[in-house]
Amino acid sequence: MDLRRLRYFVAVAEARSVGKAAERLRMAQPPLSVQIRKLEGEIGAPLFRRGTRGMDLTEAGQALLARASEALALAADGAEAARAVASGRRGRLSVGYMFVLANAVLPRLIPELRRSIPGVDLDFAELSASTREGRLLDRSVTVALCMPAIHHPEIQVARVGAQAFMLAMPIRSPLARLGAVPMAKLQGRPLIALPWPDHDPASSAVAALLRRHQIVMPIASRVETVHSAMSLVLAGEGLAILPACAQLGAPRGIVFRPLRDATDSIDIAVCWRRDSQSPLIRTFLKCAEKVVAPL
Amino acid sequence: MDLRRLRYFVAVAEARSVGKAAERLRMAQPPLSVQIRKLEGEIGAPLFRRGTRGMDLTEAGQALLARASEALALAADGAEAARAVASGRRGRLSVGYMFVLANAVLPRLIPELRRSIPGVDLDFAELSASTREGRLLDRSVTVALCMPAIHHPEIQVARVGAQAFMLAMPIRSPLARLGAVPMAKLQGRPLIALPWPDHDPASSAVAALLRRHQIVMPIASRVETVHSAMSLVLAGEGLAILPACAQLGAPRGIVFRPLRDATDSIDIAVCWRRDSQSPLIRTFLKCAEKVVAPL
DNA sequence: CATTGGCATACCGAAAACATATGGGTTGAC
DNA sequence: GTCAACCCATATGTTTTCGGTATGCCAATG
Repeated sequence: MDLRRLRYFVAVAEARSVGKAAERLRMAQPPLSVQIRKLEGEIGAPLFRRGTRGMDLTEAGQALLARASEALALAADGAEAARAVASGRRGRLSVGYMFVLANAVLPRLIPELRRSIPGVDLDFAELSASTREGRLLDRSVTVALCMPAIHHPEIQVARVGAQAFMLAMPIRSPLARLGAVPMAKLQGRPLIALPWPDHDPASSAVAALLRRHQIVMPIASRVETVHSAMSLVLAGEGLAILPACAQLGAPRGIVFRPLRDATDSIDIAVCWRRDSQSPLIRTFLKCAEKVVAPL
Repeated sequence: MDLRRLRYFVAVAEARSVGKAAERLRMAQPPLSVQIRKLEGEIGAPLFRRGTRGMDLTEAGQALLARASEALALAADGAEAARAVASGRRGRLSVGYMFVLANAVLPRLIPELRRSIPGVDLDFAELSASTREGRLLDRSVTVALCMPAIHHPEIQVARVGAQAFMLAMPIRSPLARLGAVPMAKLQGRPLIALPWPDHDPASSAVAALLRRHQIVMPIASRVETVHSAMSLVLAGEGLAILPACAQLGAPRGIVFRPLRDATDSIDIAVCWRRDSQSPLIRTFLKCAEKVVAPL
């Protein structure tokens, strides 16, 4: 059962004539006649009544015609759908994001994405520091909006922006009265640290920042997320040095202050599998750059 | 876009491996690999990710897979449907019938047909003496249940039964008191004749019957249908010689009596286009024979 | 470093399809 | 009634495509 035969069959059925159909198919009449007879042989029954004025579908032919044209349309549609997905006009894009960025980025990123790739279904998944690599590698997310960037040989990274470090403290803290906190004021105060491993730029950036100013802050706790850090800060366990965007998700009672003399920042990055050839990644990257730049 | 390629594609997608799929398709691995690449060339995008452990669908491939398997199923279903129609397991049968036979035959014929060919849609159309040939020739009915049979070179006829002629008269007629009416009693009485042409066996049968008994009945009226004949008989315009089955549709006030010494009858026939190759005709004929025989 | 497993490529023989030429049957015109 | 026109079917040669065998390439594995 060949699709070409079905195409020929439909053409002959519509033209009600082998000759006319052959003309429309840009081929000679005899081979078309042969193909029709082969199809009839395959089916095991005549599909046309041959008259002196052309061909006319039998009942069996009518039964076949309906499904044959549907099958043709489906095949064409399948090819078109595959092309559309390959070109990025349609498809699905799984976006992973770290929760620190959710409040600052998603409200502007999502409308931008919907405008850029209206035919694409989007779905979003929150990533944690410990799962984000795995989710990219097993392709359960296609792109990840990360802070800080992922370092992995299989994963490609594009920096789309950065956030300055700020000091998070309880509103009742004496430091909160200052417009900007001098680094020297941090000396000896307990620090709520994030669990990012030492080779990771975020943790090393905070560590380097302190080291550069010759500040020592004892680590009061190590927590999993920026939100936990803020909870402990609110509880008076210590201070935290966090990216500025964390302010947007901060609970009441926490205030952020810039660190005077500290221009250090942490990158916002888009990450994806190096071997992923989805054209949506480039579009996503453009959107992310556009949306993150003003921050 | 060839259906074979789609079949191969689906096989590879399901087996997630060219080698396994080739085995299942009873062919060698290299040509299958070539076909897949040709399909990818046709689509213009890779459909599989080639890993060291086999093949894995890309998004584009997934988009194609859904429609490709549907298209395959539709094509197979189309072929099957055509075969089913050709073999008479499914399809449509348009049955024409003349109204004289409706009361006597249809109530038993229709259930019999539905039992014999449950997958076939039936539709029924009443035929008149003047349209029945045309309806068969233009295929708007496939078979016709006729009385009398049709004579036409393109139309094939199978006799399935016969009905004796009876005399139809008003219940108040003096003849109605007889159990059977001797032919001699008809001499000179007015006859309500049907318009069947002279070469037609029905009319000629009545004419021959009268001629054989040397009876002359002046023609009071010529009417189109058996029912009209009975109306005129009821109105006292004359007598009618009608097939026995017409009794079932006779209005109150009409009685039928057998004609003594007259064994003449008129055929009940199934008629169809000689070139119609529908297998349903044979089944229909069997049903009609079975149902008409006891009459 | 060799071996294994899996896909891709090269080449050849076989099968299928297409084009040209032609036959046969029916319709319609003169 | 004959002839021309029309349309589908058949026959034959050429070209395209497909499938099989042999082999190469690459990565993972031990």
